[in-house]
Amino acid sequence: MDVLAELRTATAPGADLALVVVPAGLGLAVPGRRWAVPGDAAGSAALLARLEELLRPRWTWWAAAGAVGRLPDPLPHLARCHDVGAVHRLLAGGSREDPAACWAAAHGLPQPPPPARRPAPLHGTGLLDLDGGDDGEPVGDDGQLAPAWSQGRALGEAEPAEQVVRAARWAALALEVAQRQARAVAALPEHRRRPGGPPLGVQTAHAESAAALLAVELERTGLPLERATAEGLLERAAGPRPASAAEEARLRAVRDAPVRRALGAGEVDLRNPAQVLGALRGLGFDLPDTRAWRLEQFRHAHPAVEALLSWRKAERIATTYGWSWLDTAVGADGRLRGAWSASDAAAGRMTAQAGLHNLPAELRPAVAAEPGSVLVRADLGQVEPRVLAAVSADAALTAATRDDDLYAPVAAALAADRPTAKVAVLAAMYGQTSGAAGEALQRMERAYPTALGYLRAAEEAGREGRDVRTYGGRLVRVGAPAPGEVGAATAARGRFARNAVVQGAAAELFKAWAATVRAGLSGSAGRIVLCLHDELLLHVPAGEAERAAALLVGALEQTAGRWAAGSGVRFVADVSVVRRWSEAK
DNA sequence: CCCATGACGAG
DNA sequence: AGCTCGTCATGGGT
Repeated sequence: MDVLAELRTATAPGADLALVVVPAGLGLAVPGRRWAVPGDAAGSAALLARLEELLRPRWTWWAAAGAVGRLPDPLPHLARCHDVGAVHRLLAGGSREDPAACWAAAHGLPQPPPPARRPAPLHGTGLLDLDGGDDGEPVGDDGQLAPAWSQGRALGEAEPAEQVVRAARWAALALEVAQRQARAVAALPEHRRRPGGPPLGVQTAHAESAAALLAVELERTGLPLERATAEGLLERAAGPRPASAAEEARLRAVRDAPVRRALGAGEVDLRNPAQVLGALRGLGFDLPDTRAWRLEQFRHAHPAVEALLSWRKAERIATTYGWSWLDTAVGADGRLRGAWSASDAAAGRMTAQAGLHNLPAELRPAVAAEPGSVLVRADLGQVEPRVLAAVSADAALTAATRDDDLYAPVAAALAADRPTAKVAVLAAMYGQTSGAAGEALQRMERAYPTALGYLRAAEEAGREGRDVRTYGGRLVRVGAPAPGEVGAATAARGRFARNAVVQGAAAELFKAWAATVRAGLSGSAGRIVLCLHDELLLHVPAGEAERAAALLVGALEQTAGRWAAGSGVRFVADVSVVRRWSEAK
């Protein structure tokens, strides 16, 4: 094929190669050249696989979902990428990742208005001059991207031949932004001198990009779940599957009745917290709210409390993780699928919908490997305090990371027991001020002044409304104080920033680890099927279990060695090979 | 119909 | 009782 031959002479292996996929084919771009390649989805996927094999490029796209989301299964394994949207969010913070925002930031222009959540009604048919009368040019007189392009209409509404030509042009623009971003991440401040390897900001940009691609793959792959097992667990927790809406209402009334009686208020709506609060007051409980942790201490004081708490638990399963959840979120192939985001708006953790991140423990036995496969699970041990040691360069806390159980040396340093040490460490990272943590925090200050100083500096920035940057370079926007803001809001911003520098850095390490594991699985049938903040779950052929377990450990060693280079901080992972998720540890 | 609130599942 | 997320039900405002 012509394009292949031309690309081989036009670009070196490993170089940036911009990609835009449209229904009519794809657009490719390298500096100074671009190609429009007509073809169907299968042809486009085949070409990508071939290019990957020949060139191993750094695929560059506006967003992974838009670039490969339309390609048919199975997606070819693409090893390396630069995701303009993901890198923009790293550099600029916030949650915008639309092309117009990325373009403006890369060119030092003011942020354009966010795209309408619902596309504006179309007054014409396929016209490109709906917004501001542009003439089909992607860049307007003001230097901003034309809305018709940034919102996809310029590509989506063009005739096939024109569509691929525009795709190539669109790819060239992504490449230009990516190159500006690459300079920006290389110039991010390093927290301290780091021996060897690419700058940390560059590492983070690559890991964030890989995570964005992984998010697309996770969404396709899904989490293997045994429907029959899930149905059994659901039946036990929330009752039998209702045959109709009327039946559902009847079962609900049956569940409610004894709790209402116990509360001594036949009319109370259990789903209305204000009414529940009133009923509890009638029983002599004077409470500010009816949250479970608050009610817990009265569990044995009155049978109604116990009844309410267990009702709530069943109600949670029945509503959020009930039969309708099973029907909508679990496919005919027994895979639980939900949308994934590679980074949340706060500190950059991965998020997932459809219960993937908050599946109740009772339902987890249903998550099981398919016949012939196993689940290989790994979770990072005490990752946040270890991350704190690395990012703050606290020598004493770094020494504590050499222990498998970090809290043991911390307890020794604080002259406290292990539970107290754990509370003190968590309180420091979350900004807790009250309760039993107070005294222990004082000792933390003395034992780990550098780490605590790092946290205090972040908190101070947050209180003043100054943005903070994580160790890996992510800008965390704090937001200016509102005029006349009350002290509680200021304190909340301080706690947010204090926690964000730890939680955010941990998310960066986690994503870099996940990216390394993903790379190590290329060529295997094994897949990452779940990312859960500090935990990776792989689904692999049974014969590859040992290899996968070794990969998880080796990838952590390799990743941490780059990420925390020279810090001396040790990271640990607990790995187990199981049939069911619930069997791990 | 959108949004804030309370509540709770997970890390 | 300090951080983050997603989801559901309710009730008040359009």
